[in-house]
Amino acid sequence: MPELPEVETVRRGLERFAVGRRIDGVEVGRERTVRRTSREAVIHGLSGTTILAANRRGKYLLLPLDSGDEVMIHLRMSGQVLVAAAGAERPPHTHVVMHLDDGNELWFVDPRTFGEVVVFDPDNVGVEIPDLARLGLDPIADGVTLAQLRRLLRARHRQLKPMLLDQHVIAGIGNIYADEILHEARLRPDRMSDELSTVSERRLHVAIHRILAEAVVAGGSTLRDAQYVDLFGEGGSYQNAHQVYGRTGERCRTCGIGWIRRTVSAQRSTHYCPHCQR
DNA sequence: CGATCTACCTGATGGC
DNA sequence: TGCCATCAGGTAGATC
Repeated sequence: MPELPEVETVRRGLERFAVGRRIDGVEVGRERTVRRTSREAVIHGLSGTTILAANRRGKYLLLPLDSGDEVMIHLRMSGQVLVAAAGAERPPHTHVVMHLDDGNELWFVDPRTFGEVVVFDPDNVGVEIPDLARLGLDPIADGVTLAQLRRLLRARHRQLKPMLLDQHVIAGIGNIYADEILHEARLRPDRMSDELSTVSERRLHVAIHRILAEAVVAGGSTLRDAQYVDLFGEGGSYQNAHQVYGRTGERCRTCGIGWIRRTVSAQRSTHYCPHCQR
């Protein structure tokens, strides 16, 4: 579920409510959540440490600790990070609990258990979390210049939609924002990356930054199932600004002429307006 | 190299 | 109401 804007919203919450806090105790319920290492490694790696910062690269949350290690949290499809007073009733599927020194708890909740929590040595990231080491540029955290985007587009012969979803090219874009970005850029999802005009390349560049920035301001997108919420259980509002995602069969809000079509690309539902996206 | 398919899980939703 | 099939924001790995 969560893509760059949602993870960024969680990051900002952690910056306010977790940075500077010492972790006095840790509980790990379901072992699958810590499968990259082990229950013991996560408990031992976190206990007694202080959280120094809250960073994000793509969809990865990265919390440096005063031990020199970092915590990596990936929400995947259904993960949530919540803050609550110690002793508050925990929702089902609360797999990791960190007891903070201010009387609050951080919960990692994840019904589908695709998400994960791991403590790792950042000097050894290439071995411990290879995908993180190979991540592409993050449009918000790193910035992506037009020249960089051009190089990425022209270096391969690939449909735009799967390319935007590829975290090794650009990090943080998922299925919702890929569709919204391509709509904003007025480009069909199946256009080839190395066959765009310079004007189209520029439109895509502007769209990537504009859509992600606006979604961050809105606190991300919370769909009907309310699976994405911030640290306090509050949803975002960017779903109200969606132009194509989830609007199959509706009249295009941009051109007022086309009808939003749904296709499948890279096994993911893809929404676009055949009239204004070319 | 790139596209496609499968798998990992649980819960919500819609059809009958 | 109940049951079953289908679908979901992510990603890795196998296969063609």
